[in-house]
Amino acid sequence: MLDQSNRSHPCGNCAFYKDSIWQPVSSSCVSVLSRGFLRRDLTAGQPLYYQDDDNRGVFCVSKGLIALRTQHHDGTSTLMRLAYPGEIIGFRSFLESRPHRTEARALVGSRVCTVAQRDARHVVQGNPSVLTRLASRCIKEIDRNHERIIAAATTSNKQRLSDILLRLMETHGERTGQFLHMQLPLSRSDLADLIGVQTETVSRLFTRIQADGIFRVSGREIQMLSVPSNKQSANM
Amino acid sequence: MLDQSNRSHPCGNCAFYKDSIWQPVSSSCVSVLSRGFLRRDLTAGQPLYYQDDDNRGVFCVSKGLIALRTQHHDGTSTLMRLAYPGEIIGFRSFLESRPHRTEARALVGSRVCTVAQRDARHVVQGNPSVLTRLASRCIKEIDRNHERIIAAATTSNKQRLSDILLRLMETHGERTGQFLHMQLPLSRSDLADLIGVQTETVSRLFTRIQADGIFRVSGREIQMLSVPSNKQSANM
DNA sequence: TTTTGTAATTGACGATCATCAAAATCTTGG
DNA sequence: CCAAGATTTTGATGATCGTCAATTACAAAA
Repeated sequence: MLDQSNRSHPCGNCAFYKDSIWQPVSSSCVSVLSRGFLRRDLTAGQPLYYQDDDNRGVFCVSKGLIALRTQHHDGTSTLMRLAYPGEIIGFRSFLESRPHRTEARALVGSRVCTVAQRDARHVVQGNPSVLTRLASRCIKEIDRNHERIIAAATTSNKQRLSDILLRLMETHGERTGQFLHMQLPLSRSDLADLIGVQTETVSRLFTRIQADGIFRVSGREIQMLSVPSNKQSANM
Repeated sequence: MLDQSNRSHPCGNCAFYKDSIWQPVSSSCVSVLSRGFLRRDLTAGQPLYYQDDDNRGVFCVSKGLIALRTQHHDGTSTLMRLAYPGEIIGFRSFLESRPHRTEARALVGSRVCTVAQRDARHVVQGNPSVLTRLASRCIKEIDRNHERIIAAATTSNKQRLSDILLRLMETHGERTGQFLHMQLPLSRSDLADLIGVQTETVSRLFTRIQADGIFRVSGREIQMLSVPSNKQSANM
């Protein structure tokens, strides 16, 4: 079997060993997976694949943060998804054998794992359970999108921006006394694309969020009053 | 094999015969499918299943229009999806073996087809290709959601409402001279849930849409100037 | 360090939307 | 038919957002 221990796996926190889409597979396929296994480290800003690219691999985010973005005909673009460690990306392209519909780009130093496309297909052929787990990941993606649609329809832009900051703090924040702080991995423009407003509006939302006293914003440096095990979000 | 001819199939336009998730299956499974096959006719307003229900079947919309709605804790709800003929619903519940997360309700007289859950599972077990096609439907759902997210971020509420009317006219409109007309199958409240605004705003949007001269709105009676093979949408 | 280009903020103003209230319209049961 | 309830529309007002323009802050290169 593939290495199941956390420490010794070359990939770290990754769907190739934990909550894996590949495990368990028939033993005859383990060598195929091992042979096709690829690891890639990305620096902040580096692309993993571009829109309309044809490398139909399933990637798993091992570390860092990957942004999935679609460009529109009019030159604008929408940030469709932030992929956190443990999540897989590129499965649409793999399952449908079509070019990527989004561009994937690391927002911070990141690591992704993948299996060569030919080997991945071979394993899926012989292991229907892998397909079941891939479908399960699709459902997760549907759930994420549903939450986003509901949030867009029911909560204010200010609240949604706060929620994004909160989520990022959970994964990227560093504690200093009673504060959490981080370098915001997203530009104002990225945030605007994410919640569906203009960049100027994001600036003004930051001003208003700051006025509530929980966040302190200065450029990309964000501080948050850390009140563990307590709801941060209130009436916004 | 299952009946592949359009006319004689009990289900009409339906994923059980055309672009089917079940076809082709091994011949041994055909009798299972035939045995478990169910058809159900719904009157306007009639529910197919409720949120948190546990009937984990995959339904295919054969005729009509089904609304999928999730209720929130605060009593509000969001219309997550309009399911048109040929589309399948309930696959999330089926694939994940979990209760439905949305309520399904017919908006007009409708027909749905399904296969008894036990029989469906049996067929999926023995036919990985069915699972592949189910995954493909998941991807379609993801694509629909992505389009909705993009539309919410890039186009105006007025434009989105117009697009919804246009789509409904395509499937429910009846031609009279150079006009298409229909009974709008959605309430103002439904439309508001769909585009993420208040019902009063929908009323005012109708006023503004009407002013553009393409639509005529009177309660639920909608008329549209039919200009075939021409883009209706302009700068909104 | 200075320069230079990009990112972010601020200001002003018009457009759009939410909210609350009231009126009008439609629907349904008697 | 009428009456009662639900749906839809309209009005008024404050909040929020988009847009255009100008300014400030930041970062990379000379």
